[in-house]
Amino acid sequence: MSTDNSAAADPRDLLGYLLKHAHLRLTALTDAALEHLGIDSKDFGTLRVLAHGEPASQLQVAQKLSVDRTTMVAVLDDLERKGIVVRRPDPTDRRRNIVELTDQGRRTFDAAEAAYQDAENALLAPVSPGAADQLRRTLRDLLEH
Amino acid sequence: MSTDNSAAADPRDLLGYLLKHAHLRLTALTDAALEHLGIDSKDFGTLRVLAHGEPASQLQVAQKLSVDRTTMVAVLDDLERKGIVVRRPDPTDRRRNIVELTDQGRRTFDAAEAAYQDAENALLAPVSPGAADQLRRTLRDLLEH
DNA sequence: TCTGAACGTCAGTAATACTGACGATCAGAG
DNA sequence: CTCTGATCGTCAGTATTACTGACGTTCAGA
Repeated sequence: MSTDNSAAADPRDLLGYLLKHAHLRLTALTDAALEHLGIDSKDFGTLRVLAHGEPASQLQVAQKLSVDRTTMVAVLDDLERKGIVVRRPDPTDRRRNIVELTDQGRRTFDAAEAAYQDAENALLAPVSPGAADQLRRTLRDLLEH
Repeated sequence: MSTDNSAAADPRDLLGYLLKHAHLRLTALTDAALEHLGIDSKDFGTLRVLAHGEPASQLQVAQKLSVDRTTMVAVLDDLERKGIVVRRPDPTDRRRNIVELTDQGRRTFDAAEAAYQDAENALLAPVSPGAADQLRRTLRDLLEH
Protein backbone atom coordinates (compact mmCIF):
# COMPACT_ATOMS: atom_id res chain seq x y z
CA MET A 1 0.00 0.00 0.00
CA SER A 2 2.65 2.46 0.93
CA THR A 3 4.76 1.42 -2.01
CA ASP A 4 2.26 1.86 -4.82
CA ASN A 5 2.48 4.65 -7.34
CA SER A 6 -1.10 5.84 -7.07
CA ALA A 7 -1.86 9.50 -7.56
CA ALA A 8 -2.84 9.68 -3.90
CA ALA A 9 0.85 9.63 -3.04
CA ASP A 10 1.51 12.87 -4.87
CA PRO A 11 2.99 15.23 -2.32
CA ARG A 12 0.76 17.98 -3.64
CA ASP A 13 -2.16 16.13 -2.10
CA LEU A 14 -0.66 16.42 1.34
CA LEU A 15 -2.83 18.74 3.38
CA GLY A 16 0.29 20.21 4.91
CA TYR A 17 1.62 21.09 1.48
CA LEU A 18 -1.66 22.65 0.41
CA LEU A 19 -2.04 24.77 3.52
CA LYS A 20 1.56 25.90 3.47
CA HIS A 21 1.61 26.99 -0.13
CA ALA A 22 -1.84 28.56 -0.10
CA HIS A 23 -0.66 30.63 2.85
CA LEU A 24 2.62 31.48 1.14
CA ARG A 25 0.85 32.61 -1.98
CA LEU A 26 -1.68 34.75 -0.13
CA THR A 27 1.11 36.32 1.90
CA ALA A 28 3.05 37.16 -1.23
CA LEU A 29 -0.02 38.66 -2.91
CA THR A 30 -0.90 40.64 0.18
CA ASP A 31 2.62 41.92 0.73
CA ALA A 32 2.71 43.12 -2.86
CA ALA A 33 -0.70 44.79 -2.56
CA LEU A 34 0.26 46.58 0.66
CA GLU A 35 3.78 47.56 -0.28
CA HIS A 36 2.87 51.04 -1.50
CA LEU A 37 1.32 51.74 1.91
CA GLY A 38 4.55 50.92 3.72
CA ILE A 39 3.12 47.94 5.57
CA ASP A 40 3.02 44.21 5.02
CA SER A 41 0.69 41.30 5.66
CA LYS A 42 1.63 40.85 9.30
CA ASP A 43 1.13 44.54 10.02
CA PHE A 44 -2.29 44.32 8.42
CA GLY A 45 -3.55 41.79 10.94
CA THR A 46 -2.63 44.15 13.75
CA LEU A 47 -4.26 47.11 12.04
CA ARG A 48 -7.42 45.14 11.57
CA VAL A 49 -7.61 44.35 15.26
CA LEU A 50 -7.08 47.98 16.15
CA ALA A 51 -9.49 49.32 13.54
CA HIS A 52 -12.46 47.64 15.07
CA GLY A 53 -13.45 47.03 18.64
CA GLU A 54 -12.30 48.66 21.82
CA PRO A 55 -8.85 50.13 22.32
CA ALA A 56 -6.75 47.24 23.49
CA SER A 57 -3.54 46.50 25.34
CA GLN A 58 -0.59 45.03 23.51
CA LEU A 59 -1.30 41.66 25.04
CA GLN A 60 -4.93 41.70 24.01
CA VAL A 61 -3.97 42.50 20.44
CA ALA A 62 -1.40 39.72 20.46
CA GLN A 63 -3.91 37.22 21.79
CA LYS A 64 -6.49 38.08 19.17
CA LEU A 65 -3.89 37.32 16.55
CA SER A 66 -2.52 34.28 18.37
CA VAL A 67 0.98 35.66 18.33
CA ASP A 68 3.44 35.82 21.17
CA ARG A 69 3.50 39.01 23.22
CA THR A 70 7.23 39.36 22.59
CA THR A 71 6.60 39.25 18.86
CA MET A 72 4.04 42.03 19.11
CA VAL A 73 6.63 44.41 20.55
CA ALA A 74 8.63 44.59 17.34
CA VAL A 75 5.53 44.89 15.16
CA LEU A 76 4.26 47.84 17.20
CA ASP A 77 7.71 49.44 17.37
CA ASP A 78 7.65 49.44 13.60
CA LEU A 79 4.10 50.74 13.23
CA GLU A 80 4.69 53.43 15.82
CA ARG A 81 7.84 54.57 14.05
CA LYS A 82 5.73 54.94 10.91
CA GLY A 83 3.12 57.02 12.71
CA ILE A 84 0.39 54.44 12.20
CA VAL A 85 -0.20 53.54 15.84
CA VAL A 86 0.49 55.14 19.19
CA ARG A 87 1.09 53.56 22.57
CA ARG A 88 -0.12 55.29 25.70
CA PRO A 89 -0.17 54.01 29.25
CA ASP A 90 -3.44 52.55 30.43
CA PRO A 91 -4.59 54.93 33.21
CA THR A 92 -6.35 52.08 34.99
CA ASP A 93 -3.37 49.72 34.90
CA ARG A 94 0.01 51.18 34.35
CA ARG A 95 1.57 47.86 33.46
CA ARG A 96 -0.31 48.06 30.19
CA ASN A 97 0.09 50.05 27.04
CA ILE A 98 -3.07 50.92 25.18
CA VAL A 99 -2.49 50.79 21.46
CA GLU A 100 -4.53 52.87 19.04
CA LEU A 101 -4.52 53.84 15.42
CA THR A 102 -3.54 57.40 14.65
CA ASP A 103 -5.59 59.36 12.15
CA GLN A 104 -2.97 58.54 9.59
CA GLY A 105 -3.16 54.93 10.72
CA ARG A 106 -6.86 54.82 10.07
CA ARG A 107 -6.39 56.19 6.59
CA THR A 108 -3.68 53.62 6.01
CA PHE A 109 -5.98 50.89 7.23
CA ASP A 110 -8.82 51.96 4.97
CA ALA A 111 -6.53 51.78 1.96
CA ALA A 112 -5.02 48.52 3.20
CA GLU A 113 -8.40 46.90 3.62
CA ALA A 114 -9.19 47.52 -0.03
CA ALA A 115 -5.76 46.35 -1.14
CA TYR A 116 -6.05 43.22 0.95
CA GLN A 117 -9.39 42.37 -0.58
CA ASP A 118 -7.84 42.60 -4.01
CA ALA A 119 -5.12 40.20 -2.98
CA GLU A 120 -7.54 37.76 -1.42
CA ASN A 121 -9.79 37.92 -4.47
CA ALA A 122 -6.82 37.19 -6.68
CA LEU A 123 -6.03 34.09 -4.67
CA LEU A 124 -9.63 32.94 -4.68
CA ALA A 125 -10.28 33.75 -8.34
CA PRO A 126 -9.94 30.13 -9.50
CA VAL A 127 -12.77 28.88 -7.28
CA SER A 128 -16.43 29.79 -6.96
CA PRO A 129 -17.59 32.22 -4.29
CA GLY A 130 -19.43 29.33 -2.64
CA ALA A 131 -16.26 27.27 -2.47
CA ALA A 132 -14.40 30.24 -1.01
CA ASP A 133 -17.02 30.64 1.71
CA GLN A 134 -16.91 26.93 2.41
CA LEU A 135 -13.12 27.07 2.66
CA ARG A 136 -13.30 29.82 5.22
CA ARG A 137 -15.98 28.02 7.17
CA THR A 138 -14.10 24.73 7.25
CA LEU A 139 -10.86 26.34 8.37
CA ARG A 140 -12.69 28.22 11.09
CA ASP A 141 -14.29 24.99 12.28
CA LEU A 142 -10.90 23.30 12.42
CA LEU A 143 -9.38 26.05 14.51
CA GLU A 144 -12.27 26.28 16.93
CA HIS A 145 -11.44 22.73 17.97
CA MET B 1 -17.45 50.98 6.67
CA SER B 2 -13.95 50.43 7.90
CA THR B 3 -14.87 51.85 11.28
CA ASP B 4 -17.80 49.64 12.10
CA ASN B 5 -17.58 46.86 14.63
CA SER B 6 -19.15 44.13 12.56
CA ALA B 7 -18.08 40.55 13.11
CA ALA B 8 -16.57 40.55 9.64
CA ALA B 9 -13.67 42.57 10.98
CA ASP B 10 -12.60 39.85 13.38
CA PRO B 11 -9.02 39.03 12.53
CA ARG B 12 -9.86 35.36 12.85
CA ASP B 13 -11.89 35.71 9.68
CA LEU B 14 -8.84 36.76 7.74
CA LEU B 15 -8.04 34.04 5.28
CA GLY B 16 -4.36 34.59 5.98
CA TYR B 17 -4.93 33.97 9.68
CA LEU B 18 -6.93 30.83 9.01
CA LEU B 19 -4.42 29.33 6.61
CA LYS B 20 -1.46 30.17 8.82
CA HIS B 21 -2.87 28.69 11.97
CA ALA B 22 -4.37 25.62 10.30
CA HIS B 23 -0.93 24.93 8.88
CA LEU B 24 0.75 25.57 12.23
CA ARG B 25 -1.58 23.19 13.99
CA LEU B 26 -1.18 20.43 11.43
CA THR B 27 2.60 20.82 11.55
CA ALA B 28 2.58 20.56 15.33
CA LEU B 29 0.37 17.48 15.26
CA THR B 30 2.48 15.87 12.56
CA ASP B 31 5.77 16.63 14.24
CA ALA B 32 4.47 15.04 17.43
CA ALA B 33 3.20 11.97 15.58
CA LEU B 34 6.50 11.48 13.75
CA GLU B 35 8.83 12.25 16.60
CA HIS B 36 9.31 8.62 17.66
CA LEU B 37 10.49 7.83 14.12
CA GLY B 38 13.24 10.43 14.29
CA ILE B 39 11.78 12.58 11.50
CA ASP B 40 9.51 15.61 11.30
CA SER B 41 6.86 17.01 9.03
CA LYS B 42 9.24 18.49 6.49
CA ASP B 43 11.16 15.22 6.21
CA PHE B 44 7.89 13.42 5.61
CA GLY B 45 7.16 15.34 2.43
CA THR B 46 10.50 14.29 1.01
CA LEU B 47 9.97 10.67 2.00
CA ARG B 48 6.60 10.68 0.33
CA VAL B 49 8.09 11.87 -2.94
CA LEU B 50 10.77 9.22 -2.79
CA ALA B 51 8.41 6.43 -1.76
CA HIS B 52 6.42 6.64 -4.94
CA GLY B 53 7.41 7.28 -8.50
CA GLU B 54 10.74 7.00 -10.22
CA PRO B 55 14.04 7.58 -8.50
CA ALA B 56 14.62 11.29 -8.78
CA SER B 57 17.40 13.82 -8.64
CA GLN B 58 17.63 16.23 -5.74
CA LEU B 59 16.28 19.01 -7.91
CA GLN B 60 13.31 16.97 -9.07
CA VAL B 61 12.42 16.15 -5.48
CA ALA B 62 12.73 19.81 -4.52
CA GLN B 63 10.52 20.91 -7.40
CA LYS B 64 7.80 18.42 -6.54
CA LEU B 65 7.71 19.92 -3.08
CA SER B 66 8.11 23.50 -4.32
CA VAL B 67 11.10 24.08 -2.10
CA ASP B 68 14.38 25.67 -3.04
CA ARG B 69 17.15 23.35 -4.17
CA THR B 70 19.48 24.83 -1.55
CA THR B 71 16.97 23.95 1.15
CA MET B 72 16.80 20.37 -0.04
CA VAL B 73 20.51 19.89 0.58
CA ALA B 74 20.20 20.17 4.35
CA VAL B 75 17.08 17.98 4.47
CA LEU B 76 18.85 15.21 2.56
CA ASP B 77 22.04 15.61 4.58
CA ASP B 78 19.96 14.93 7.63
CA LEU B 79 18.03 11.99 6.20
CA GLU B 80 21.20 10.45 4.82
CA ARG B 81 22.90 10.74 8.18
CA LYS B 82 19.99 8.83 9.66
CA GLY B 83 20.26 6.06 7.10
CA ILE B 84 16.85 6.82 5.60
CA VAL B 85 17.98 7.89 2.13
CA VAL B 86 21.10 7.46 0.00
CA ARG B 87 22.55 9.68 -2.68
CA ARG B 88 24.31 8.17 -5.66
CA PRO B 89 25.60 9.84 -8.79
CA ASP B 90 23.32 9.65 -11.81
CA PRO B 91 25.29 7.54 -14.34
CA THR B 92 23.66 9.40 -17.22
CA ASP B 93 24.39 12.89 -15.86
CA ARG B 94 27.11 13.23 -13.30
CA ARG B 95 25.97 16.65 -12.24
CA ARG B 96 23.02 14.98 -10.58
CA ASN B 97 22.55 12.93 -7.46
CA ILE B 98 19.87 10.30 -7.54
CA VAL B 99 18.16 10.06 -4.20
CA GLU B 100 16.51 6.86 -2.99
CA LEU B 101 15.03 5.42 0.14
CA THR B 102 17.07 2.75 1.88
CA ASP B 103 15.32 -0.39 3.13
CA GLN B 104 15.25 1.20 6.54
CA GLY B 105 13.93 4.36 4.94
CA ARG B 106 11.04 2.49 3.40
CA ARG B 107 10.14 0.98 6.74
CA THR B 108 10.34 4.41 8.31
CA PHE B 109 8.10 5.79 5.61
CA ASP B 110 5.51 3.07 6.09
CA ALA B 111 5.29 3.87 9.77
CA ALA B 112 5.34 7.60 9.08
CA GLU B 113 2.48 7.38 6.60
CA ALA B 114 0.27 5.82 9.27
CA ALA B 115 1.37 8.35 11.88
CA TYR B 116 0.75 11.22 9.51
CA GLN B 117 -2.75 10.03 8.78
CA ASP B 118 -3.48 10.01 12.50
CA ALA B 119 -2.30 13.60 12.76
CA GLU B 120 -4.30 14.73 9.76
CA ASN B 121 -7.39 12.96 11.04
CA ALA B 122 -6.97 14.69 14.38
CA LEU B 123 -6.91 18.07 12.67
CA LEU B 124 -9.91 17.24 10.51
CA ALA B 125 -11.93 15.62 13.28
CA PRO B 126 -14.16 18.69 13.84
CA VAL B 127 -15.45 18.69 10.26
CA SER B 128 -17.28 16.14 8.14
CA PRO B 129 -15.38 13.91 5.71
CA GLY B 130 -17.15 15.70 2.88
CA ALA B 131 -15.97 19.08 4.12
CA ALA B 132 -12.43 17.73 4.44
CA ASP B 133 -12.51 16.53 0.83
CA GLN B 134 -13.89 19.86 -0.28
CA LEU B 135 -11.15 21.66 1.62
CA ARG B 136 -8.48 19.67 -0.14
CA ARG B 137 -10.12 20.19 -3.51
CA THR B 138 -10.48 23.93 -3.07
CA LEU B 139 -6.89 24.37 -1.95
CA ARG B 140 -5.68 22.31 -4.86
CA ASP B 141 -7.71 24.45 -7.27
CA LEU B 142 -6.21 27.60 -5.80
CA LEU B 143 -2.68 26.37 -6.22
CA GLU B 144 -3.18 25.16 -9.77
CA HIS B 145 -3.81 28.78 -10.70
C1' DT C 1 3.12 45.35 53.98
C1' DC C 2 4.41 41.18 51.48
C1' DT C 3 4.03 37.93 47.96
C1' DG C 4 2.96 36.23 43.69
C1' DA C 5 1.34 37.34 39.26
C1' DA C 6 0.77 40.20 34.94
C1' DC C 7 2.69 43.22 31.40
C1' DG C 8 6.02 45.13 28.32
C1' DT C 9 10.70 44.75 27.08
C1' DC C 10 15.01 42.83 25.61
C1' DA C 11 18.85 39.49 24.69
C1' DG C 12 19.76 35.28 22.98
C1' DT C 13 18.51 31.37 20.20
C1' DA C 14 16.47 28.20 16.84
C1' DA C 15 14.22 27.13 12.54
C1' DT C 16 13.38 28.25 7.87
C1' DA C 17 14.32 29.76 3.50
C1' DC C 18 16.42 32.74 0.58
C1' DT C 19 20.60 35.04 -2.54
C1' DG C 20 24.91 34.80 -4.62
C1' DA C 21 28.75 32.38 -5.62
C1' DC C 22 31.63 28.32 -6.80
C1' DG C 23 33.31 23.91 -9.13
C1' DA C 24 31.97 20.14 -11.84
C1' DT C 25 29.48 18.66 -15.62
C1' DC C 26 26.67 18.75 -19.68
C1' DA C 27 24.75 20.22 -24.39
C1' DG C 28 24.89 22.80 -28.43
C1' DA C 29 27.24 26.09 -31.77
C1' DG C 30 30.75 26.62 -34.65
C1' DC D 1 36.84 19.03 -31.25
C1' DT D 2 36.55 23.25 -28.73
C1' DC D 3 34.13 26.96 -26.56
C1' DT D 4 30.36 28.91 -24.36
C1' DG D 5 26.48 29.07 -21.70
C1' DA D 6 23.52 26.52 -18.80
C1' DT D 7 22.48 23.03 -15.10
C1' DC D 8 23.20 20.74 -10.65
C1' DG D 9 24.72 20.30 -6.03
C1' DT D 10 26.95 22.79 -2.53
C1' DC D 11 28.10 26.32 0.74
C1' DA D 12 28.45 30.90 3.09
C1' DG D 13 26.01 34.61 4.33
C1' DT D 14 21.67 36.84 5.30
C1' DA D 15 16.76 37.91 6.44
C1' DT D 16 12.64 36.59 8.66
C1' DT D 17 9.99 34.77 12.20
C1' DA D 18 9.03 33.28 16.51
C1' DC D 19 10.37 31.40 20.57
C1' DT D 20 12.59 31.12 25.77
C1' DG D 21 14.23 33.19 29.74
C1' DA D 22 15.02 37.03 32.28
C1' DC D 23 14.24 41.67 34.12
C1' DG D 24 11.88 45.94 36.13
C1' DT D 25 7.50 47.93 36.91
C1' DT D 26 3.05 47.55 38.46
C1' DC D 27 -0.98 45.34 40.30
C1' DA D 28 -4.07 42.43 43.43
C1' DG D 29 -4.87 39.86 47.36
C1' DA D 30 -3.45 37.80 51.88
